[in-house]
Amino acid sequence: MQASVFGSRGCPMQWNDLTVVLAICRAGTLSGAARALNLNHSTVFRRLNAIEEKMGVRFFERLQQGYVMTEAGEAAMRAAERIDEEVLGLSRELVGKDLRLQGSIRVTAPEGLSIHFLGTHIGQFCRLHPDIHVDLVVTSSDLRLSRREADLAVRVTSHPPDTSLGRHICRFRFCMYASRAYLKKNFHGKLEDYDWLMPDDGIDWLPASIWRKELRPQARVVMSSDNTLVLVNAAKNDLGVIPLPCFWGDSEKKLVRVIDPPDELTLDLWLLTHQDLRHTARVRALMTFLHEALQQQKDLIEGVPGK
Amino acid sequence: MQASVFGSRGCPMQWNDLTVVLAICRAGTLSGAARALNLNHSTVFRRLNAIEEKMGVRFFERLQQGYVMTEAGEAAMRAAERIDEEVLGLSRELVGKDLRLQGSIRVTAPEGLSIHFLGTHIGQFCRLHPDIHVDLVVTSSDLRLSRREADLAVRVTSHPPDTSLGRHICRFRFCMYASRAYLKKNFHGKLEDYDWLMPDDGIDWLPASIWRKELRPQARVVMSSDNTLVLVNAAKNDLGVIPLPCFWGDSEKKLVRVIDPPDELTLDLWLLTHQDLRHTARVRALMTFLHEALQQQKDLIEGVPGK
DNA sequence: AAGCAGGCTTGCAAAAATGCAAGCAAGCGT
DNA sequence: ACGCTTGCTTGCATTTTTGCAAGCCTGCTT
Repeated sequence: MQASVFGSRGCPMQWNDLTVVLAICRAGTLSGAARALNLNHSTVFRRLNAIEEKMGVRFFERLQQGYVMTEAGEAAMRAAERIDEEVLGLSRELVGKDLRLQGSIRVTAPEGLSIHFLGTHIGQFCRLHPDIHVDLVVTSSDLRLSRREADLAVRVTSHPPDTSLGRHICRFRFCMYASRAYLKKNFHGKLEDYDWLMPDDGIDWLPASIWRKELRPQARVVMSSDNTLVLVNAAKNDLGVIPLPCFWGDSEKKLVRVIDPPDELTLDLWLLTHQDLRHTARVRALMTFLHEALQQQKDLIEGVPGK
Repeated sequence: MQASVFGSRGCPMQWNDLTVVLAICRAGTLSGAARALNLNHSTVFRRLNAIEEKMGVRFFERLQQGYVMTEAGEAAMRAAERIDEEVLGLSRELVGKDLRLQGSIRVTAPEGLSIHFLGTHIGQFCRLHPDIHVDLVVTSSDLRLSRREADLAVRVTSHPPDTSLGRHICRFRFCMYASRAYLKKNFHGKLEDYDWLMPDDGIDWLPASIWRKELRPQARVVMSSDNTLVLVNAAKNDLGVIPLPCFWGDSEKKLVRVIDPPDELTLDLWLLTHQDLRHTARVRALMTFLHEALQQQKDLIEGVPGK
């Protein structure tokens, strides 16, 4: 015999409610949370209000500066983050055991490598494996493999993260490039006396960014951009000197090296995945494919003369 | 620049999906899971298939004996149980800090106490606090306070769980009762020679259940039921001897004690809640109210003569 | 063998959730 | 002051989810 007196209002917490609360905690705005969740912001607005109504708890104060967590909101965020870790761990575990050559893979790579090599190679791979879908995210930021923001990363670094499983491809060299006409008209004894076409911080050339910061007080930067193609065209039009990876600069017929590639601007090219995904058939297959394809570009990427 | 090659199929795991998988793991059938989740079974059927399709993972084999977990299903269950604990902990934390005299409370109590006292007392409490909703679950099984199956429990026991916060009300005594006519016509020297009206295992008289099991080989049980009122009416109609709590037996005009209340059938009456809810205003208010109300019935519950 | 109970799968209607679009408010830049 | 951008709240149409009901299957009891 089960009786109810004056109805029953207590109902179990919906686990999905916590993803909404967590997204708002992280973003601080409804719109930001909506973008993170890939939902319409009116949906987030309604769901938050429904959640707070249902649970009789106020997770956020609505202030001028945005949605500010209450104490309850902070407690919910802590719990939700632990749950997030659990769910991600399970996700990796499930995908990590998948022996089928089907499903989706998310790949992250820098701009230059994506433009020159990866677009083509991934297209070829997908033609070989029609049941595999590859999402190529071109970005300079390091998407986290642990959070499954990416399943496979092409990285330019000398120190791959310990938690990753990596395959080294080759050395990765940078040099300074300019047009012959610019060099003929503007010969200087010192590098920092040239007109420099420098990437914004958003660009993923770590050594070039460091170099720019060290020379900034003396170097004359005539142009900055977050788009490397813009800078390359400026260099081709005799506007100055641009730092580029060798595979890119050496491929441009209108640009020549200003100096030999300096050793201190040399890094390494790696393929990385998460340890948990090392047995996932589709990740292994793509990793092997890309490793072979990129090694065939080894001389170009390493800036070996004659290429 | 964010690019997609051949579309994107990977989407984040819905946390609620895991509650469905967990419920099926625990129940072993779709119908059982549906009952646990308070959903229609066709909904569970469709959601499981949608989940498996979306994630490309098989959590269950469909066998004759029901839905049997795969390896992936077991991994999901382990993760889901850890998440369940997190969510329950958060739930208790949120409710535990609620200082308002509104919201819902779930109370669990045995049948006899519910019929004689709690229905009336809870009604009075709710009239005092119109914003509080009380759900009275009448059951002999020990609903778990930790799982928020109940927020407040009225328990007959000598050993309350250590994890609870308890308030002792009084002693709780049992005795044997029969009609005068039955005793006049059926006087025996030994208790086990009477005709016994015994509760099923489903009834919540722990000492009476123990006593029945110890005497079963010798005692003649002429009637069993999972409904105590049925047994009481049989006793009133001169059919035999029935073990009852004193407050119940002494309240029946047609029944008298067969013997004095034996000390070995004496337990204690407690009010219990979870440690985490000790500051919850509505739980504290109801606990105080019921404690006072039940203490006014102290002599009756303890079987003090004259009552 | 027939009937019953429990569990499942499927079609359709109803309910709930979501996206689209409009409007409002606040802050910033010209 | 005006225009633009960002973020919010709200109404309505559309989409998705859920419950109801029917039908099928299996195992158990009489």
